Amino acid sequence: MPEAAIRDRREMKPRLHGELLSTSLLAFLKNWNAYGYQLTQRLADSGMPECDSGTVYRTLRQLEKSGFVSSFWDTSESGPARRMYSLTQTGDLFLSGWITALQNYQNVIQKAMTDWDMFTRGGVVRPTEMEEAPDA
Amino acid sequence: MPEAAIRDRREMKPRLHGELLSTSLLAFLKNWNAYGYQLTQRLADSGMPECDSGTVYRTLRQLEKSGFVSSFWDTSESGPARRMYSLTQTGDLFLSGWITALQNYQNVIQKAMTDWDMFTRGGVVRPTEMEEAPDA
DNA sequence: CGCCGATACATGCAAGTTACACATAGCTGC
DNA sequence: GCAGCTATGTGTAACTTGCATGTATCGGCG
Repeated sequence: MPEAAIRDRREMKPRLHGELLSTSLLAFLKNWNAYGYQLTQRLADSGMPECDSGTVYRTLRQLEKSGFVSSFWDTSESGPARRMYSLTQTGDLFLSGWITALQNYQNVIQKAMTDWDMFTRGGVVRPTEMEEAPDA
Repeated sequence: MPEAAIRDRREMKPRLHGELLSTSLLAFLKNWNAYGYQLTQRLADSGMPECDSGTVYRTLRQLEKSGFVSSFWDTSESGPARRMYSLTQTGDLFLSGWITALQNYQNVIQKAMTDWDMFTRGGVVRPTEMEEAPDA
């Protein structure tokens, strides 16, 4: 079953997707106007999970459709034309929302991993105690 | 164009997807054995971005296929049978990897938003200075 | 008993997303 | 001309997801 093997490999390795990728791009554009090729390399250099450049271009177009970034063709430099992107106000708002959500996300994860209880019951019960006494 | 409107709404609101969802589930299972219905509610109660229960069930089956969790039918309690999940060693490892990746992710995002440069050049340049002097 | 609602898991489908390969084009050096 | 880098984009098959719906178990209630 070569199919399963492929999926396993994908699951095995963190990759940069969807909203995580969108947020990255918006963050890079926060104080900086840039074009796709640049952003792709930036991502790669940041130690971020890998990401296909085609996906970056498509994501940028999407973000533009959603109104989070705007772009224009830059022909001022030599070489192929570049599509320069910049963050819009809407994009800035969206970015803030996601940063907050991610911070909350990390809190929950951390809490779940250290002291998972206490938001279902009132008291504090250690995981080890739980395993000794499943339902006392 | 009703199509675009739908996408816009989806993009507007953070939702819990893919690897973010997987990581959440694994984290909840770190010190705790649980079944799908339980995990779904836990997610909802945590202030996490919304998430469909069908997606949770499917994700859990996926995680099992990948070897990150294992499950068995629990018929000890009254009511419909429950599929009890627990974290495997492989899953624990994968979880650690993703936690690290997410921490790195946040660092990069934060850095990008405050002082984005200095990993392309050597010096420190403020974004404002950049806009004044594009390529001095 | 029949019926309802809550619990618990699962799937069908249409819409959307992604990795990989490939296509296009401008410019530089030779 | 042509090889190689820069820069953007697309075709396609595989995959994921939200929503609606389906199945089944159990407890309560008249």
